[in-house]
Amino acid sequence: MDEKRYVSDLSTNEKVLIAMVRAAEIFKRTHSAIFRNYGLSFPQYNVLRVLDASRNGRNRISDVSRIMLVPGANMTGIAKRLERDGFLTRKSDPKDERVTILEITPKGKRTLRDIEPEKERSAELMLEGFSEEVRMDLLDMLRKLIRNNIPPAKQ
Amino acid sequence: MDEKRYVSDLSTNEKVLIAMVRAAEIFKRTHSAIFRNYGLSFPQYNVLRVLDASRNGRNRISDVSRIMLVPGANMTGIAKRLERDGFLTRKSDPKDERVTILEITPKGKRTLRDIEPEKERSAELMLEGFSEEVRMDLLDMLRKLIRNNIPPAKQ
DNA sequence: CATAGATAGTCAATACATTAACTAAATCCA
DNA sequence: TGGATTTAGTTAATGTATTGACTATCTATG
Repeated sequence: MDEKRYVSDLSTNEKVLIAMVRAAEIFKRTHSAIFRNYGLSFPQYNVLRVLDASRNGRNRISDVSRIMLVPGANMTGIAKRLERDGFLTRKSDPKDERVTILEITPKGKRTLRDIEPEKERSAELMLEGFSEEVRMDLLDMLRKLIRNNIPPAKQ
Repeated sequence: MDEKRYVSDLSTNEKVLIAMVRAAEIFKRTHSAIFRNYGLSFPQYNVLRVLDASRNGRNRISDVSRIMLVPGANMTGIAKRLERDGFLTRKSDPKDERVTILEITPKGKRTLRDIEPEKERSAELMLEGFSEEVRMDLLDMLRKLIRNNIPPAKQ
């Protein structure tokens, strides 16, 4: 024990929260590695997912950032890079000139389809050894925790 | 239902993992807001915590990044900003000229002490409504998930 | 109708994350 | 011993996160 140069001394609360951050980071890293093979980053992939699940594959930039809990200022750059790489188009809404509408392209949709199976396999692997019941328990706990802490709307 | 412009269609696995990322991000945001009042970012705070828990308040830059699971290239900038702001010192190890030793300063220690109670209160609030037993369950699940997915050592 | 205030988006500044390339020092070993 | 390899750390390039300031447009209200 004399050799020990780093001693952890954390409350249970802190242990739980740090473990959560670790687990989330591992997930993000693993999936980022998958997305990278298709030319997408983690947030870029999520923007496409939101658009793909939106009516006509279209949505306002502000709604996308609201859904993703990402500050609006962030979305400008993310959307521009996605447009540059042909995954979506940006045009302003004629009905409200302030609004920018993002629309996923066929290339964007195709890329999502290509990624899907590998992503599912990876998610399954991460939760290997957890029964369906335990997964639901975990989901319930996390959702309760999220409800407990509704994020302050930043915009 | 006709109004719905965004429809979620996720597997249980994905729901669990996305909820985990959400929860982790909420935690990071909340604590970042606390640290910011003391002039520290989230990773900066964690570097100081590691040093404070290290023998003589000192450690190699590479060991800190290993403990924090942060790529070494990142630590250079984080450590420089912490040095610039007086929270730690950097000097090279005379025994091995390749090595940079970080040491927390009195200001750094004092700042950690000042942050502590507010941080604990906030962590307690996040987990409000979870019994001690449930907290331990959650911790066990997260740790199992982390063990399941040992991150590939990047350096 | 005119203007105050709200809303959508962008830009700039700073910090962090990640990969790759690079330097310098230490170590291995034929 | 001297060159190949490994190790520690930095630098550079690109993308992301966040705050604050700013522009343009829309909306509400007197």
